Amino acid sequence: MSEDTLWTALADPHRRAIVGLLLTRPRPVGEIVDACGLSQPSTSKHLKVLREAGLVRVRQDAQRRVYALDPAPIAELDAWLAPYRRLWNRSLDALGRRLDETTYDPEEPPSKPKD
Amino acid sequence: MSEDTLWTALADPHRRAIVGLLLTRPRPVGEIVDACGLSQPSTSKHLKVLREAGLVRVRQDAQRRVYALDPAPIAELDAWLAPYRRLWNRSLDALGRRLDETTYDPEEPPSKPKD
DNA sequence: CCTGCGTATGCCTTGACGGGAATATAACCA
DNA sequence: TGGTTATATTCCCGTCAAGGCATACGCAGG
Repeated sequence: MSEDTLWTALADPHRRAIVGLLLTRPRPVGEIVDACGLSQPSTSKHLKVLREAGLVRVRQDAQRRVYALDPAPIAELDAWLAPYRRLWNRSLDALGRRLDETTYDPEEPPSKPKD
Repeated sequence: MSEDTLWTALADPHRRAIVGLLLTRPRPVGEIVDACGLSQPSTSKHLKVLREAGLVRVRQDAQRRVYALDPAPIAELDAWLAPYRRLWNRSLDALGRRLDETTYDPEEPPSKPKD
């Protein structure tokens, strides 16, 4: 799984919306279609991209296919982000803020990552 | 600055490379051109995208333009990542004992594009 | 079997993106 | 002023991705 595949998968706002949907719970395709307002084929294609990026897995339930989030690739993003996060914390520090630098804990309520 | 602009900017590997270069220190355009092996116009265009995404700032030094990383948008990414990171940490915890790959897509041909 | 439902795939068009070459702009210097 | 360096912008083209439509595939029930 190239890092590029992961970035490309997440570059699309519809796909980020899908990923955000799956953050709540696994969902069958039909539900995702309704939620993101695309046609079913388009949605299926986006799901394929997400699958190939390793971001989602599929479980077959009769005729339905239930997609669930796979959190592993997120770790990759997190690792990529790490050096920048240090820089970011430093500049916040330079601005006189008081932030716990040892553990990132943005106490954001899980607001819907919908774009 | 839409979140989409940020993702689009980072979706390109060359731009991620530029951002990685600037992580070390600010650099003039010529240095970036040499480092990423692109033509000067292409590099300038990538820098423009990064600029419009707020990822870099420019300081003018005589004829040169020195680009520096702006860590602020990274915080945005970090915030987006937060809910997923929590999920990831949870599953790491759950996997601490037994890791079993559940049903994955079995009819996926191994045709992976190169990195 | 055949049929209906849910999902995936192929084909086609359109629009955006990336690259190079040429050119424009800006700053410095003589 | 004119020339040189450093960077930005324009034009053109090839490629690729996204979307819709039609269709094919897989699964369950009669």
